[in-house]
Amino acid sequence: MQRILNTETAKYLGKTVKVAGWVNTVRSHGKIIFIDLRDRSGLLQIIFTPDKENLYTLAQKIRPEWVIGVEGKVSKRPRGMVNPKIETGNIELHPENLEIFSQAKTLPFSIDTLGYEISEEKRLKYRYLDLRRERMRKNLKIRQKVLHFIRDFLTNQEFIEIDTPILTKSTPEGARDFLVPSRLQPGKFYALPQSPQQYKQMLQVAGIEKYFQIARALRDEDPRADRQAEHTQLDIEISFASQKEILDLVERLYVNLVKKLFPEKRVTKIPFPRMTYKKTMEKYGTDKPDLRRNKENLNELAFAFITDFPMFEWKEGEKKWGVMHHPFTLPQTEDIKKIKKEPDKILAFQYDFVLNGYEIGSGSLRTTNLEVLTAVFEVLGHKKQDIKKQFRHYFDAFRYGVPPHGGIAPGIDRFLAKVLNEPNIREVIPFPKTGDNRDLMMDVPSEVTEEQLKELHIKIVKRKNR
RNA sequence: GGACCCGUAGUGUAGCCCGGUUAACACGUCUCCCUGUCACGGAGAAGAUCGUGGGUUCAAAUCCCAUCGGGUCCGCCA
Repeated sequence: MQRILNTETAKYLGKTVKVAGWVNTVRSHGKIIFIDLRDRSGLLQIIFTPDKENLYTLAQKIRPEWVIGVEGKVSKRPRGMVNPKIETGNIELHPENLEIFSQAKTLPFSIDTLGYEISEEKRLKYRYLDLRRERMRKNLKIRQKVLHFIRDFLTNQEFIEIDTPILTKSTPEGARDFLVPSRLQPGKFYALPQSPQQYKQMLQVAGIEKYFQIARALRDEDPRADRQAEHTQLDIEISFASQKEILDLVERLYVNLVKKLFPEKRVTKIPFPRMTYKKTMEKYGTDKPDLRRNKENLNELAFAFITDFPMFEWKEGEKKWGVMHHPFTLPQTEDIKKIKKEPDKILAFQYDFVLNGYEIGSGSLRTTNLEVLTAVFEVLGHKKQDIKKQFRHYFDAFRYGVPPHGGIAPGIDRFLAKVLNEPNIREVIPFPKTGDNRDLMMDVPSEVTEEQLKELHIKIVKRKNR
């Protein structure tokens, strides 16, 4: 007999069906045992009575979280015994056959609560149990719905989803790279992508015109409540698009997304406010203002776009110029002398996407003029010949006909955390890492064997006098 | 790299300031009773060298130092 879901049993009243799942609770009254069976659809009450002696004896052994399968007859509950709290509350299953697939040790923590009270160390170590709790299952479901909506929305507008490499090139500027040693090329390294930025620009040269990807971005920096070593972003790049077209697209996407998947939410202002960086800083003292009218209201979403960021910022610690966004951002001037002489005065076609006081994405139009790109890198302190070597693909590709283009990359995890009112992004990521980038469940990072190191031409040198 | 907060039965907390009986409570677990519960109920039991190491003291969960683990923030995050 084919197994059906708990919530489907209502359709089989009076018939014999087979269900399976985890034991949510056992309520034994001596001569009558109630078991709530949990599967991905919900709960179903199963009743064991002594008139079926073998089944009853077996059922007495059952404990919470055991995995069982039950064949039995679906019947209406007696009058007054209906439980309105569960979907299958007016029916119950009278078993004819019971199969125990596996027993379960007592769980290290309760899973019938929201889970915030359990230490995260425990939750992350036993993430596969933590994910059994209803809140986490709901978060994972909604995450998938959001991703599905985005894919649907963009595909319908002729965007092409393209998966770019995970093994790629280390680049200067920006965050620390995760490096992967090459076995076949001794002494050389791959880097995990901080974003698909360079590939998606190559795709513009390739004539894809409308690209997107639900991409993982990896950065070897210290995590925060809203930052992980790896996070998921909606990476978008469009040819021939103006800044306005890109922001309009993102606005349409999020307005529709919220309407469809979060109907209880109210967006403070549509169209989303668009303000320059300068004005925003003057008015709010931050580049990610919280524009909610009532900050107590958990259902208010205040989106905004902040535009016209400065191209460069002076890094006092390193005594050099850095870029606010990334070096491929288009400056608002093509005057190369000015870029080099007065970098502090140059604005960029760069924009941030802000929600309730959090940056949930940023993007820019990109430089296609190679002289401008070279000048930007020179301001950042790179030598001309190094630039051409490091970014040869840009200098090669852009000579074969490059369209003007730009894009944006809204963060999926931050958006979900905000819209689900979660205190940190780990609550919406299936398998997040700790504050020092470890995975407690898998025990990652971990040591590798001498053989592996040898094959990779790597030698571990112990640091002295720490 | 820096600052701050936390660490006590399986889980969550109290006790810590102001050192002194058998380290308390809730949930969970186990045993027994219970045929309509659904957070079932009732009776009972087991379970903690108070993160670890050292110090002060007649005496340390409690005070001091170090260390380990978790979190938040600053730096960092093109």
